[in-house]
Amino acid sequence: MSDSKKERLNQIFDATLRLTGKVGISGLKMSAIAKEASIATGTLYIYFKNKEELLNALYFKLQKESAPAIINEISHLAINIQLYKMWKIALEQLVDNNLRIVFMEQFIISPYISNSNKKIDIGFKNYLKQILEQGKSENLIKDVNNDVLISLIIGFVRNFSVHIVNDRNGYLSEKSIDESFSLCWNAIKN
Amino acid sequence: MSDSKKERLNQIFDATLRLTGKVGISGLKMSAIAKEASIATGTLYIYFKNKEELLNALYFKLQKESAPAIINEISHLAINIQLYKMWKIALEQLVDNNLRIVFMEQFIISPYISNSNKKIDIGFKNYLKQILEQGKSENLIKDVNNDVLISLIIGFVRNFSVHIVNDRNGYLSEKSIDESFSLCWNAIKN
DNA sequence: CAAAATTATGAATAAATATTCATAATTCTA
DNA sequence: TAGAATTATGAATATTTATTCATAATTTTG
Repeated sequence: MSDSKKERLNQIFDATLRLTGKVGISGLKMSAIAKEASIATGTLYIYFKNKEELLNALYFKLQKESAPAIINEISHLAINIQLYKMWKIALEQLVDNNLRIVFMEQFIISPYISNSNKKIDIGFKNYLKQILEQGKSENLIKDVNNDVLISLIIGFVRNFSVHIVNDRNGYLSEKSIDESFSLCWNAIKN
Repeated sequence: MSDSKKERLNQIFDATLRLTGKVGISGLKMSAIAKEASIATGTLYIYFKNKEELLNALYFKLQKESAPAIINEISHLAINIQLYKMWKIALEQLVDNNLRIVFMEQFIISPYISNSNKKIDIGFKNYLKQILEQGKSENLIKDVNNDVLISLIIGFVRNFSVHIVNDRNGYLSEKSIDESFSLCWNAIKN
């Protein structure tokens, strides 16, 4: 794909994300997306067959990009350090990509989602489960049902990221990261 | 309001919630709501001026009903008991009313929401804050920023309820309630 | 540089969906 | 129980929004 085409696609995708943040998926109009992207409505149809394809392409791209990148490089570290690094990265990503999360959560139960996009991302959870198992075997982590531990970790980090975005204007301090992780670690450590 | 009218309204609201669970707010069509409620499309317009009013009325009702009812009766109990009771009730309500949560979350950033409905429910958070403050003053709760504690509690309970609904078919055992609360309490207690 | 190919435009058209309304059924009232 | 009032119906109409397409601008090719 040419660079100019990539750029144009990003322009469209960014506009769609911004709009979703304002009016949700139910408020997305092709004309509004075009306007937000500063192009003509017809131009959208050069890049996508229709609205459904546009939204699915965006969702597919976001899902691809949301895979945790660092995982391999940290697996030799102590469990609590691994978890801290993950916590930090997850929190930063969630804060930075708030609009992406909003879009994905709404898209999943919209009428636009295609079957091929329905297989929900389970990768991150699986990875967490793996770390938790290791931690349990080393007696570092409470012997509690993984589902409960995972709910605490993911629920907390997500909710905290929303709080940072909405009530702290997106500003995430090191102190906040450390304070929240410390609470999380205290909850699950043995 | 007559009983038959109330009943009809509930019929419409229930249908709307069920549909939202299937196709999201973006997929809500007046004709589909009517069909789901087993009435004619035109009948909807006897009860509501238009779609926007219908959705706002539903949101308003849900928000009113989501206020925690037990609050007054437990304020004399020990902090951890108060929190346990709240945890249990919140979890049960979230599991039972999963569709309501989905609707409310989507509605908040839809183009339908009216200004008067925009003042988001902050009641529950305020109540939690109050308990936490009391707990801190009694040295029972960690001296950590309230926002962080609240994120943990609310994020955890919400995420866990979603897990129960999606992966455990909505079955919430006493054991799950106790296990999850125990984790939560361990995280925040001093 | 000229012709061909690609990309862009936005008004015109098609399609989807909200809303109305003439008519019918049902429920009140006296 | 007859007539008035209310509630229900769904096809017809209005409105909104997606999509197309004739035309123009831009970029590529040779």
